[in-house]
Amino acid sequence: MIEEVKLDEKESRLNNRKKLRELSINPYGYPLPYKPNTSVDELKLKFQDENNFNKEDIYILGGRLLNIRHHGKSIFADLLGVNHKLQIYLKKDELNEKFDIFKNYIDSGDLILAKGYLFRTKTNELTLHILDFHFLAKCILPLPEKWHGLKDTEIRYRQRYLDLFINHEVKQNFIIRSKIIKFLRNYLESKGFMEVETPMLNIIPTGALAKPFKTHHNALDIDMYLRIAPELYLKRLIVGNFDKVYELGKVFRNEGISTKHNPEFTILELYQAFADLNDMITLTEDLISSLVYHIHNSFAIEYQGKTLNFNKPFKKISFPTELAKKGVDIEKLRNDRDYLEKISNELKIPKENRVISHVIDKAFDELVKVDLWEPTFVLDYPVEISPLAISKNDNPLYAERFELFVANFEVANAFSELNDPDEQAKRFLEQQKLKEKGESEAHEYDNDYINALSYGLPPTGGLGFGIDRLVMILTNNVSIREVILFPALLPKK
RNA sequence: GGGCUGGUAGCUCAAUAGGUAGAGCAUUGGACUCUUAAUCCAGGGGUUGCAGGUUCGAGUCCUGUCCAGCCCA
Repeated sequence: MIEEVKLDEKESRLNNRKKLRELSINPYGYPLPYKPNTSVDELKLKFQDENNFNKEDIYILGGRLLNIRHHGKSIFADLLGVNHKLQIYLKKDELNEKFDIFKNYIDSGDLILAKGYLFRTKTNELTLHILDFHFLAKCILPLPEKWHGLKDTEIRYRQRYLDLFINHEVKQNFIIRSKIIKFLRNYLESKGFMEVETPMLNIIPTGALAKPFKTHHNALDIDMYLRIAPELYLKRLIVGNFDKVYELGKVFRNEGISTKHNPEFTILELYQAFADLNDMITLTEDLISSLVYHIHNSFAIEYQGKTLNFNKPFKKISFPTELAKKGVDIEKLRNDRDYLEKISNELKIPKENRVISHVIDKAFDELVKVDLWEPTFVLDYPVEISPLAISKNDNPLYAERFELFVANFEVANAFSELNDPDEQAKRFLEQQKLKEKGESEAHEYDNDYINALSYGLPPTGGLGFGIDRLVMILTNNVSIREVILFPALLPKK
């Protein structure tokens, strides 16, 4: 009497792989007996309304098998493409031994090359009638549940590859992300901007108010920093006589991880010589609204159950005016220490952070930002938090700067770039003073940048976008982790 | 950094008041040549995140710890 061997799922899959090898079939594909001449998605699109098929038209396509349905002497299964799946159909009386190989040794998740002709089943499902197939790769690990999918967020992020092919809708976020990035590049190229790459490894981290990641160059034996922004390098290029440049890439900020912050994220920065803040407003409105239309075929979209309208022009408000409406007087914060303490108490700002720049920033976030739903330009930023922007002609305490807010997110930041080297040097020194007073996110002094400005930077408009947040808004996601393929997580022990 | 919630079979989830840890899907064996969450029959599968503690007895209570999610700083 033969004792029945009970195999668990992984053992069974490994056993099937072993059996294939015993039959001299390579479970991993090489060499390919024939190449694909189409794809699941191509066939699905091409034949979505077609009902007449020619058996002479032979299609060869690769894909992952899911949901295999055995019916004795016939088998149905789904072949997974990028956006679609295609049903395949096998009959024993046509495939003979190959049918048995499929029946006995194929597991869900396996990758195969399928060859056959198209027909429609009586339930009208477009189906590939299989004449031959070839193994491409064996899936030796069990798959998540076919109906409920993979819900565990930890596994979804750590093993994104599983998330992508099990939870079909997840892929859409990343397809849209790619479309957005492609659109931005096309848009800027069409306006005469040139894409450049500047260093990610910096001697001094500059261009933003943020904490950097520190690293070390061994051969030079110096500390270096991952960039927190490409800004100062891009403006050096304008000094170098380029007139329209942009960079699209990662920046790194050593801050908390949350649904809205990933330590590395994607930024778009552009600089246009002989332009100013108003040109950046016009560009931003046009760029964002055409992007929204490109993705959604409408200027109005839904985000978290509420409407966002991207019709030009966007709403414009003034930073000090809005804060004044909420009872915070920036002038008084600058000149009256008791008042600053009072506001700090109201905002629960810790003692060590009670610096003018921090209090202004915090007050805006707490009191104004929370109400900014529709696309809104906030103008007239205080100089204390705008060390790289030119001052307004009529009031040097405020900068020619805007931030664009959408759905309570800051999505863009722009200024008329400060191009007076003496004034820039003074601003850097003021930032050092703030740092001494306890502002941990003050701008570093960059001597070489002052040197560059000393050769003459023409009046320049600069603009930066947070790409991840833009993608979140356009894909209706509240967590940045849903739009970053491999978000930062702590290592699993 | 703080608070709250969670972690149980490959996956999705149960488990009354502290009393033998269950189901569906997946998987294994069998039947089935138009199914699509296929169906029908029969099985196997667990160190309940980890380390301690209380108890005759812990998935459940306590302490610590790790990871995740949400909120706050």
